[in-house]
Amino acid sequence: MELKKLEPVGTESLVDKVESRLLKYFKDNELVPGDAIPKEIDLANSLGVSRTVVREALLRLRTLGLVESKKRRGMIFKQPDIINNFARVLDPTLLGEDTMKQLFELRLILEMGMADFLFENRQQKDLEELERIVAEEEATATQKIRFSLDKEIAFHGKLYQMSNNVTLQKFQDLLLPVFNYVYLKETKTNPDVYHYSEGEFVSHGMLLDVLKKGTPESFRNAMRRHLEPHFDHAFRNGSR
Amino acid sequence: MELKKLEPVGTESLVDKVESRLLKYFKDNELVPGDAIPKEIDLANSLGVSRTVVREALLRLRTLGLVESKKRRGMIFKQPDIINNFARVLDPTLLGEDTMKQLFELRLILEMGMADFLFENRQQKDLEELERIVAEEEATATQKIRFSLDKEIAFHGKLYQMSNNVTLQKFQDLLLPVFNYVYLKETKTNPDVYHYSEGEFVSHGMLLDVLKKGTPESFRNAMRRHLEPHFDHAFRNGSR
DNA sequence: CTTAGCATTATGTCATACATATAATATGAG
DNA sequence: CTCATATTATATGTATGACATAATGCTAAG
Repeated sequence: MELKKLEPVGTESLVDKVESRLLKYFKDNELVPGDAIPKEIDLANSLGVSRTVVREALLRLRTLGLVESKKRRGMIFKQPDIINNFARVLDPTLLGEDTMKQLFELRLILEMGMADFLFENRQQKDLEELERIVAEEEATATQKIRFSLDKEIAFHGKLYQMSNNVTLQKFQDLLLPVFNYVYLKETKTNPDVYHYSEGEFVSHGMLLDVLKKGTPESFRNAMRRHLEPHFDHAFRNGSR
Repeated sequence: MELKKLEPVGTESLVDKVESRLLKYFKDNELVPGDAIPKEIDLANSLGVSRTVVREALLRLRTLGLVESKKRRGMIFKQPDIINNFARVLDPTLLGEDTMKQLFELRLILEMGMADFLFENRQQKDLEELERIVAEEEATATQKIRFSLDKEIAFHGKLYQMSNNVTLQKFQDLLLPVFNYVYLKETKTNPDVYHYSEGEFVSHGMLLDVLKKGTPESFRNAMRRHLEPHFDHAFRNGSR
């Protein structure tokens, strides 16, 4: 006799099931942001579980940013804000060293890769703002050898903004603490000023110049040199 | 008489507060993955709230991947898996068009930006595997003008893998559905074969060749041409 | 020493009651 | 009649207590 294959026993909890059902409900009904969701009691009744379970499932979805709850008004469907989920866990004191390192590498990748979008979207006022940032930086640069971290952030942050990609931009905002952390660690373990290969140093001012008059290709090359110390650091510590 | 500034009323819910307290607890005690967390009842007692509230707070942290719960064993601290949080919400049917578009742009940025890491980490066996993928692709390419989607995924996926950045790699895995979705939409709204500028078409085989013998710089240029249709599409539809 | 069974325990689920905030409606002043 | 204010209804937020369930560790039988 033919035995049926033993189906894996459903090990998922009630809350798990309810969560999937809710997600399916959202998709099937093609909810748009702002649409109301049945109230907890009704859901509990139709699903045949306690309100507790429904609540926990909804709470998960809320944590993921898929629903929003207001007293008396009930719950409404929301477009999940991908990025927001990271915010709470993206804490250098919570993340492992390796994850931090990889996120830092990700930043290098992003800045190298966004050249084309910068050239596509650059506006006169953006370039002017970069100009201001560079000017301020150079005015205060005499006392310190290493550029100050906040000017560094201002310049690169502006670049992300110019990419015109809100998701990317939020992502970068979120990653800032990681950068700071790795950056500080980097300067601490390696306190001596980095020595660029002769004649290869690229400042923010020079980057801006390329952004004005150059091409995506030349900008990438300039950016690569600008980021050289960080790349070297990433490579030196081995890529796992 | 000097009036004290009106302190902003704490609008956060009990669960919010408990969540922050727990996070603070984790950081202060420098928990490492695997460390046990006090049980719900104890937490409820020490914090002076009901078990319900503690549970909801813990549930949020669990949703974020910061803690894991096992029956009888209690809760343990976990290294948050950044990426995993995305998985549930990163569904083309749930995300808005604009977010999708931005994620697709993000892919272009990533592939343009990771050249240096590819050259730093490339291994003979990786190159051989790429070789195999390209060979298979060319063997089946005669019947179709457009390359098949799965070979496309295989090749580019392998590149991500070669970056040796697990976070990046998981990220790409997660974004795959988005790519598929946008890709299909792209070919549907614009069914005619894309016309590369004369003599500029770069195939996977050519990319591989550059990866073997070229430099990060030349690879970026080759990749830029390879991705040209996608870039054009991104630019054509305006960057918001 | 191994194994089967049992007791223990922390999370998972349920039921119920009450608190709280707010949308909707009713009320009153002008 | 219009606008501001008070009332009420309602859905979420919190509390409490009970029981279910599964995994752990102990115990006793083999």
